[in-house]
Amino acid sequence: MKDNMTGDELLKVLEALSNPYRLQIISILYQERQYVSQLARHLGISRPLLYLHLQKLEEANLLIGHHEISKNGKAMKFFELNSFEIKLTEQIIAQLSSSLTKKRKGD
Amino acid sequence: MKDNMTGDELLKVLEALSNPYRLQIISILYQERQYVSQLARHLGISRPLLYLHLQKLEEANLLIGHHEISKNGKAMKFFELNSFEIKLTEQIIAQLSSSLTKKRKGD
DNA sequence: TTCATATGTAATAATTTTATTACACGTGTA
DNA sequence: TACACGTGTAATAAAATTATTACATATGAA
Repeated sequence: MKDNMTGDELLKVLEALSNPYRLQIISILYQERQYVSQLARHLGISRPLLYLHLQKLEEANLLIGHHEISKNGKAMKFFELNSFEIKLTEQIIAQLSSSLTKKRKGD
Repeated sequence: MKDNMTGDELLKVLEALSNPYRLQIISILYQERQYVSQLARHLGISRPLLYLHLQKLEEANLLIGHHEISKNGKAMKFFELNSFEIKLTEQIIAQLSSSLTKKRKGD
């Protein structure tokens, strides 16, 4: 993960990570890439809900999905993790928060 | 910040940090401690709303508040930052997610 | 006494996030 | 053809988070 992030990007990542299912998704995909239905069964949630969570993680650039055609001709959507390393300290947050554009009175 | 966190504790911190006002609060308190009304003016938000945000940050152990009596006799509640350093990688999340107790079907 | 400035919280409203239900479509196999 | 198993999404409901309004209390200074 890039080291010079904006405040908005950091916030997006933090939002993406602030949900137990999404942490679990990362944990599962850390072990092996999976396709959507498989992952939904694994987590015990519906596909529509899983899509929502995957979308947030993907938008934060924490994972990436792509289609593949299986041997038996089925279209499968696989997701896999992007590698990342983010350090959170009060100082880093103080620096990045100057580039936050969201939800401020004056905007 | 302690280095051996549980999944639930990590999640609490991530939830606390996933809001632009709360990142701003950290940024302001990184520069100097402030009392509640002062901080509210600084952010341009109401005290009740600020209390809500402060509470989430305090529950995640990112800051701490205490009362002081000013020279002119007013009771002031000051908040100051706790120092923290949290590293987020896919591996760390994978490890901690096993100790997540929230929102899982079987609970 | 009245004003300005603190703290604190209860009740409610608005908004966003999370979750469910019900579809549509496609392919290989029995 | 019917079934099992994939993808994808629209519409809606439920729940949680965020925000506002309206109070109550206290102190010092004008």
